[in-house]
Amino acid sequence: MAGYDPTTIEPKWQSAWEAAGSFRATREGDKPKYYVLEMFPYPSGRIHIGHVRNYTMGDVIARYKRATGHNVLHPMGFDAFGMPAENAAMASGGHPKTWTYDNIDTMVAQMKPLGFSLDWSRMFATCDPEYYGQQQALFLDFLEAGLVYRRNAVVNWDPVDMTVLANEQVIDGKGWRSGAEVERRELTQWFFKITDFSEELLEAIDGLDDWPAKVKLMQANWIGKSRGIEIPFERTDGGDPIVCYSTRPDTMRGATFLALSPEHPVARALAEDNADLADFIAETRKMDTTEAAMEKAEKKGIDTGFTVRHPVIPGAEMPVWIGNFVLMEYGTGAIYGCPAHDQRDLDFARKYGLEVRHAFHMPGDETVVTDTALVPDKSETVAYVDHFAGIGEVTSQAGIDASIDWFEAEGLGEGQVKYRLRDWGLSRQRYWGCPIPVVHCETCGVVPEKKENLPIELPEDIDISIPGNPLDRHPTWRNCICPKCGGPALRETDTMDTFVDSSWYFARFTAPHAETPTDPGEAAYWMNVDQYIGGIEHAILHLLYSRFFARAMHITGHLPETAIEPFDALFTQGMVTHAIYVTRDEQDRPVYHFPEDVEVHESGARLGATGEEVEIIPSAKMSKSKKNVVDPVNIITRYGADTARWFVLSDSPPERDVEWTAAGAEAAYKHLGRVWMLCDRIGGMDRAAPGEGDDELLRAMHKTIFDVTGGIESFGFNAAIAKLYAFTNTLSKSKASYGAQRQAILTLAQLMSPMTPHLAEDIWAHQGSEGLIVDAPWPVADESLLIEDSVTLPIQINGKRRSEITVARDLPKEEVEKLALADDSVARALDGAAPKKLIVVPGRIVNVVI
RNA sequence: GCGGGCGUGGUGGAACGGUAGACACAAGCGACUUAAAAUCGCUAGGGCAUGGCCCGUGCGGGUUCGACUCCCGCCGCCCGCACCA
Repeated sequence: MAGYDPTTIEPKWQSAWEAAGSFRATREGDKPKYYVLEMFPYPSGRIHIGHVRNYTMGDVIARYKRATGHNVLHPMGFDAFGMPAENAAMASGGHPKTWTYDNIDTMVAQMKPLGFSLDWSRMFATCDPEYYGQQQALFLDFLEAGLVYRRNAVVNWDPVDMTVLANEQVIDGKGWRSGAEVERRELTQWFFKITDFSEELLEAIDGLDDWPAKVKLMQANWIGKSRGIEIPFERTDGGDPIVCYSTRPDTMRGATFLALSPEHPVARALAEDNADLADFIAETRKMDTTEAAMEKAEKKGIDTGFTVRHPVIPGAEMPVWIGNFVLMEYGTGAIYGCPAHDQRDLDFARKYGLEVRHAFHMPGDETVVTDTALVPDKSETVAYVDHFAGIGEVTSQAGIDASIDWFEAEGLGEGQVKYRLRDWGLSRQRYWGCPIPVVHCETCGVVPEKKENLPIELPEDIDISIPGNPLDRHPTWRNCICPKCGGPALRETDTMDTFVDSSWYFARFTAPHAETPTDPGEAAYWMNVDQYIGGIEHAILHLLYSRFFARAMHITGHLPETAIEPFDALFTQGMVTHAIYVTRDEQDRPVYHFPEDVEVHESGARLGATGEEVEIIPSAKMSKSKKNVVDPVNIITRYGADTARWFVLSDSPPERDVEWTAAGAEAAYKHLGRVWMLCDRIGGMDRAAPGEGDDELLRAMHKTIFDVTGGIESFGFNAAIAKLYAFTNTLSKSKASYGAQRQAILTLAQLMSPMTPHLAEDIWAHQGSEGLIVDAPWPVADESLLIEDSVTLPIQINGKRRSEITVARDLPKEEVEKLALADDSVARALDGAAPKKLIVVPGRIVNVVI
């Protein structure tokens, strides 16, 4: 036989699985179900090595669960709407649809050789009318249930591309594509009422036991619950009071001014007959809203000229300003400034010469205030006096709560719980997205489309060569009949945020061709996703939106109540990284080189062509511009899918980044070749020859079954693989009989089969086993063989290992003590004296304290 | 600023509070070979007075018979959030 040849065996076994329909998800028998899902990819053009790692992890789980007697659902699809398709079409003159579907074809063709146990019959792309039509049906149900509404909202508007931009698409205040200065513009937009679920989404995080703590924390922070108080400030000119929200009413005595958001109704009203104010407000509209820019942005304000009364200091008046740093979206859009206890307020006060007054004083002496620096938020040793509750620890949560109670009791304000979470604006002025299924009728207003008219399909004859939304300027697409009055009407031309598409695809996979968004029976059977796997970058938005959608879909009857938390367990995997090779040009600018152009030696790295020395930046995120990318297709061509799968799971824990190295991939390939040769050697053994060490080999085998099973169950793939290496080494050195070695190699193949399924099948067949390895039940460790008859006990002297003794497992403690004290090292250390203490942990360790 | 995580050989990393460095990469030595590659075997945390002893998981303390692991305080790196009142 020739050596290990993945190019032959991999297609062979993939065909065998396909012919047998091995991975079709069925509801057969009374097997428990298991739904494993990896976050579906965006069809960018080619698969990435990160996809390989993500899907390999899911595949290990899926194959393992299948072997342990589960009906497994393991589907794949494409998150296929989005801007890149439009940009590619604009750049190349093609059509977004063509570009997207061509990419999907390419990526499917690249994924299939990896041998994932996917049920390809369930595949869909979110840009399929069959899918987005059902999404439109969902939208209409949400609308009817009051989960969607329309209102004016301020958005990032690119005046050149004539579209709304997401915050991430605004760079240094300019549109990422057009380079135009982004404006803040008010548009009528559709919103999901996710804020109705703020408390529920927050509270339910506690129940997500199999989610990473980090993700749960990020979600909790994103929802951002805070307890505070709304306090009305009375205007001295008799106008309506201005309500401010504060989480720190204990600092009220230090309040010296009010600041309104430029979008605050009072500010707007004033701007109508005050040109300076109007200019100021217009100016802030142009302001960049990205984090980085906000941080740098100067705090600016303008005095409105009117004042309010201080609620707790009789006779005191406070000027009212408009400040560019006050957000309309949070609280009431109005704050009181307390410069003595807030850095931002202090900056503002200093800039405009506003008063700085302390809120707290020392006990018994009202004239001595604390240091003029800010009162620290952490507990100071000084006991400040709280004017409202009279307690010492002003800055403690108890102090804040007490002050809220005090304000309420005095009738000066009302306690409020606020959330940072805002409603989810879903309108996008883009072509390549799911059309929002409503029409605008002159007589009836905004009218939902009839369900029987769904899907509202995107027109294909569009002009995408000029900026703006092609749906808006399409000659006929907008024209339609009002579903209510039958008169002429116009379609909504906004499409949905692509996050909507990915917020329910997991439910659709349970019945991808149902004529309603879900099939209740299928959804009830397959939901929830038992194991969800994806990148940490989706820790907040995608997962939060999906949690909201599952709740909304329950309200509208599309998911059972048991599925309102759609993902039972979540695993966030690390990236695949690669070293960057860089040299410098004459101007000291970096020049990047592809890994294949660099020769890496012990002493350093040099360019193969010129011998020029190359700097190595290790473990960097793969990026085309840095030329440190590895194309999985090349890897598979060179080494086969099993090697790629084995390598991405080896060495690094799955939640951590793994660095792709050519040497590592080569080593994985060699190892699989060794296993294959081992199988070949065992196949050629003399079946009648007596062996030695059968018992030892089988004990090691059962230990390995136990360890690998535990490793897979706990996402310890790297540790499981290490155990498989160790067992392979044991087996290759074993002199056991043919029968024992055959049993060992078959078990090894089974244990490797989730990671390297093709090689495993080949070994299975080579050893003449019945059927396919994918249909073989997972091996079970014989617990009686896990316990050794004799154990080697380390002997510590004062907690440091000094010696060891091998004793029968059940040797009485007293006997162990005797043997330990008789040990050379112990005797030498004791030098005739008696030990102070002797600790014997049976089967574990002996510690002699001197 | 707020919140969270991580620091172990040349490298990736392993280790229910119980033999620190499993497994692998890179390295060295040896076998095979005319030779090289491949393959196989062996060595390998550091130090020293080397059949033995000392030190060692970022630093300093603590709990414990025993600490990479638990607690407290530092230092460094990484991530998330943030004009959120």
